[in-house]
Amino acid sequence: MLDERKATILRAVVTEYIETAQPVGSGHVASSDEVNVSSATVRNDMAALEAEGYLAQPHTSAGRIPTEKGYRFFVDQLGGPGKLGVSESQQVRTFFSRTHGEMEQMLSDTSRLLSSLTHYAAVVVGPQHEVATIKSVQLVGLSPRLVLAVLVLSSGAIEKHSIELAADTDDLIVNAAAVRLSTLISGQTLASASSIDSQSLDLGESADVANILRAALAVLGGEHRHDDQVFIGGTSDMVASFDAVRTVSEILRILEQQLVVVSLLEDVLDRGLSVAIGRETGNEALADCSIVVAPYVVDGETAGSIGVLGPTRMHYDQALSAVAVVANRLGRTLSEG
Amino acid sequence: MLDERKATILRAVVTEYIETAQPVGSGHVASSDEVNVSSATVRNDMAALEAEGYLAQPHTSAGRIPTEKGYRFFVDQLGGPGKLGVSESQQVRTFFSRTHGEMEQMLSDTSRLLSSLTHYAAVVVGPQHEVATIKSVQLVGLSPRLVLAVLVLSSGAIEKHSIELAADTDDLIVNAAAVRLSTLISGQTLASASSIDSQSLDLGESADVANILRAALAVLGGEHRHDDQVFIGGTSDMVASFDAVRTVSEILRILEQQLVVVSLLEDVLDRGLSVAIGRETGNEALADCSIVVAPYVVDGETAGSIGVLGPTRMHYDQALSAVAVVANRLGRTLSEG
DNA sequence: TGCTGGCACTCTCGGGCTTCGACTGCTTAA
DNA sequence: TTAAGCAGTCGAAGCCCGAGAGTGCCAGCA
Repeated sequence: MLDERKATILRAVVTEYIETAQPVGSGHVASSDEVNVSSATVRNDMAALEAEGYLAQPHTSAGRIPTEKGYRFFVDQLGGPGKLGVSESQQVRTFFSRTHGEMEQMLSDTSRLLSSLTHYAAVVVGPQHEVATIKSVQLVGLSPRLVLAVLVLSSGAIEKHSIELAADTDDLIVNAAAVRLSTLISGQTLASASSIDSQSLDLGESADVANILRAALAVLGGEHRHDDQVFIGGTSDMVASFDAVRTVSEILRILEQQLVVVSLLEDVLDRGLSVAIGRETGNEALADCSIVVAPYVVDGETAGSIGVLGPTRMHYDQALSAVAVVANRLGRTLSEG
Repeated sequence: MLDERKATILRAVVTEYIETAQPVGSGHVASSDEVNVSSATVRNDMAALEAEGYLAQPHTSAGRIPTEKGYRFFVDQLGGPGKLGVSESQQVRTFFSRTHGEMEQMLSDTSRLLSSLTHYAAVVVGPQHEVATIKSVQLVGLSPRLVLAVLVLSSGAIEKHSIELAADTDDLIVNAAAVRLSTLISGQTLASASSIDSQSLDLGESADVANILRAALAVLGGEHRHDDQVFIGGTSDMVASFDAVRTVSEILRILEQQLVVVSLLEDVLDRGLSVAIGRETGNEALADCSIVVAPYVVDGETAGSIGVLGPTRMHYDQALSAVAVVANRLGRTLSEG
């Protein structure tokens, strides 16, 4: 759709603008190494690119800046292979060779790694618990009417739910319920555990035990969607890419709402994209932002996603490769466990 | 040290500057209700206040702005009682009447509450685990060489530590170790549990069990300082108080380092302060910020602290009362559990 | 002695003006 | 189709100037 020279000019404009944040004029483009025509020719082509919606002019007699369509074409058609620099890939390697242990810590550190690689805000969404099976379940009485249910999942994640009882309950009863619950749901997934029909288990139980079991199963059925783990790092880096405090404040407001962030990422992935540019993010407050996302795969299953959030004038190639590499390594590291 | 009129003038300057962020001139002060002298007199006093270090002039023929010393005097000597508005205290009441359940969720919500009350960033540091006793301990084998130790504390908090074993270990061994560990440390505090001499328990154990126990105790002794829970909310609100993106970025960088934030708060409390102004925070990057802190008390013991971080031109009275009220209510709510 | 009014002075801020320079679009010629 | 030239446009930067806000100081008055 775009002849080769126009594409080259578009690429030159986009890369230059990403670098400098200044509108790019025809002279700059003409003096670039990749373009061997005069500035007048460039002007003609840039006018055409503007007419077709790839570029825009802040005002007459200023250079051009890319539109969302321009960035989109750049990302889809012009994006280089985008390899990580040596020091960056070294950083990734040493990170993943050293990391181990607690998952939360690892995911949190991963968000730091990703933001330090890209200098944008990094979002790491922890694995869904849906595929993990229940390794162990325990009920601990904290006070006569308060019981804490602690589940250990095969992924190493822990869920805890507090259960408030209607009547004071003895520890012995709680323990009996714990044993029964353990045989009921160990080895199952959270989803199948919570779908157990609590009516069917009254037989043979004392009323107290049955009450606890019902309460525990009910609480499992609750929104386990809700406790998605999200780790966000590098907001301070990202902020430096903007110049209006107002914008920054709005973006931070989005990032504070973890649910919104998660659905933002998933929304992008659901649309089959790995990059959402400006309004493509689906959020008006992020009109000046782009998102680069990738899912990561643990044991053959898509487990979660990671992404970076930066300005529309983002170093897309670097961000894309950083996200891809980190997603890959993260998935492999988590699979080993 | 400051006569009454000077104090009144200082108060007028500080309140006006907090409100408008503009240097305050003698005319403004003289026309205020609280001051009944002419602007010339005010000028003389303001010059004196400047000589004594309470005020500063951005440039000749501009009004005065408070120095840190000025804010300090204002906070120490001139601070009004600072009651919460009706809608704010209503908000606090309904929040604490509705809140219950998971501690993490509650603390996180508390940070949101506090930031929405003050429009500054709110920091909530979760209870130290030092006083809590161990309610239950469990070892779960995730893979042949990886065991997860899950502790439930009397506070309802959960600690997990992964333990990597040198050799493949059977679940039976793990369970035996779990039973042994449970009798060893249940009812103790984390501190006393981790100080158990692992040498003394070899007798009577199989070598495998002893190995696991040693590893588990070692891991408990690790930095349980490290997993302080910190919840930070309302950064987007706070950001709006500043006008340079550069400053914002530096402040965010501080807030991203949770350990720094915790020690910042504790440092202020250790110095016996409830407010740290500008450089008093001990952090150069926070030269334009102030911190208001209060500890909260659970079951008669100081458990943790909450605070807000805002610009030096902060509404100190509102912030102080909001922090005090929320700390109080939070302590009471946690004590009930 | 302390307060006040008056006065001269200083310095920032904003508007208006001009210049400069970086662009563009168009026209024309090869 | 490309290049070169040229006129035109518009923002940015510099400058001047007046307005306004605010100060410091002095002299007089209670």
